[in-house]
Amino acid sequence: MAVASDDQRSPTRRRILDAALAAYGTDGYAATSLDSLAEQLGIRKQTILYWFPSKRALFESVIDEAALSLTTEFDTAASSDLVGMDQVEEIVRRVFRLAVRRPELLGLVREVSRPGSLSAGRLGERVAPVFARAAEFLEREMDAGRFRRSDPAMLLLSLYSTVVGVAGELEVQRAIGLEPTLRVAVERRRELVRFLRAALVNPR
Amino acid sequence: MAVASDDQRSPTRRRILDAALAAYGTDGYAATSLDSLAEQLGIRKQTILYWFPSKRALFESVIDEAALSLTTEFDTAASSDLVGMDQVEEIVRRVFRLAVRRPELLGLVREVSRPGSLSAGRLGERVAPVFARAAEFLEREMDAGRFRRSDPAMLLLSLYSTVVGVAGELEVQRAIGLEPTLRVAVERRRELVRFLRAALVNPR
DNA sequence: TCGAGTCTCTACCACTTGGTAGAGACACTT
DNA sequence: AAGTGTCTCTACCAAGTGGTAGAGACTCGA
Repeated sequence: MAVASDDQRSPTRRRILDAALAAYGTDGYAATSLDSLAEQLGIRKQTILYWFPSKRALFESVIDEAALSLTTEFDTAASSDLVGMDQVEEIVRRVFRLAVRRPELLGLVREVSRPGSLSAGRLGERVAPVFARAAEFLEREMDAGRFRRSDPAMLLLSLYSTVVGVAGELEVQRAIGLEPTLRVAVERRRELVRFLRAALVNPR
Repeated sequence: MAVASDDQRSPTRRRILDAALAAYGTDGYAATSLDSLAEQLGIRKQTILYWFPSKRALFESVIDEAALSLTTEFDTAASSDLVGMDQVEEIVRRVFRLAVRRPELLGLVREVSRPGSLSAGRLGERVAPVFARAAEFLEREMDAGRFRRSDPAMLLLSLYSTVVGVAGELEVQRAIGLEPTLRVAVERRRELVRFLRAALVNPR
């Protein structure tokens, strides 16, 4: 078996992972050098290479870490007994909270889900079960007559794109003329939920 | 005055711009070196630096070029006299065509609209007028009672995210379990339009 | 034929990159 | 006191980075 709790292996290791997640999530993998990472942490690059055999290996560890964060975040949301738009709202709330509190995490998702990315698919593989459960949820809601019937996978893709985009596309928001203030963010979330309700809910 | 038609300055210059757009759009700015770009074109790096004073300047020229492509693409779509969902469908069709025929272009948009990107905002500034006209369109439709009333800017953000995401998020599609075939792409577009209709159109 | 641009080349540079080799410091057992 | 891992360090390297200097080849009008 592997190491029981990855976290407790070393505080230095943890700090490296956190800093790398932040850097890869905001500047991207290629633009982040091991030297800059080390300097920012007040350690030597060779210390990083002691804990991770290569830059690439560090990247993959970061991805695995992020995948764990994301899956636990949304698994606990899904394990609540909410149904219909209440469940959707709960998810939206969590994505927005993530966008505010851990923007690097959504940044990493963006970096990794770019076609042609190194380690493309690694995050996807790990997150796929969450998507599968989400699709099942949509299908259940359709069977119950609460949601309009359509292809669950494609509907999920639309929902994912809309929610993640509205939560995270800061530059686009600026180009459209929306200020990036907290107040506007709340408005944005409310508007988004209304949008989703119209798109999803079966008219009586 | 500046040069009348940028295109005709030199075939070499054009080739460099095209190759750079493709490379920056798929691999990203940082991951693309002038040397690799030159090798791929069968020329020397110094030839690139003759036409563009620096790598950064080349990037900005590429952005301006892309902005021109995008604005003309959507301005001609908007200048048609279509209204309501017909207009929306026309736009969706164009985005999907772009995703198939010039994926690097959407890739560049993605690269540039990432928070913390170099030259962040440059593309945004150039595309902002298109967004403004789109928001006006939405407002007109609301006034005419065809579209559900809501904040046009926020609605536009939702629409942008949904359309661009569904058209371009290949890795996410894979994680969800959608094959990236042409047939499925057509299905995806049809499903997307249904989704948007439900979200937008005012119930009678 | 003679410049004068235009265009691409060779040669080179200082700097940064990811990665290797190996020593020293430290805690903990024996 | 001696050894044994664990952890971080200094020193170094080959390859690649963006960029400069300047020469040579080409076309074209005078």
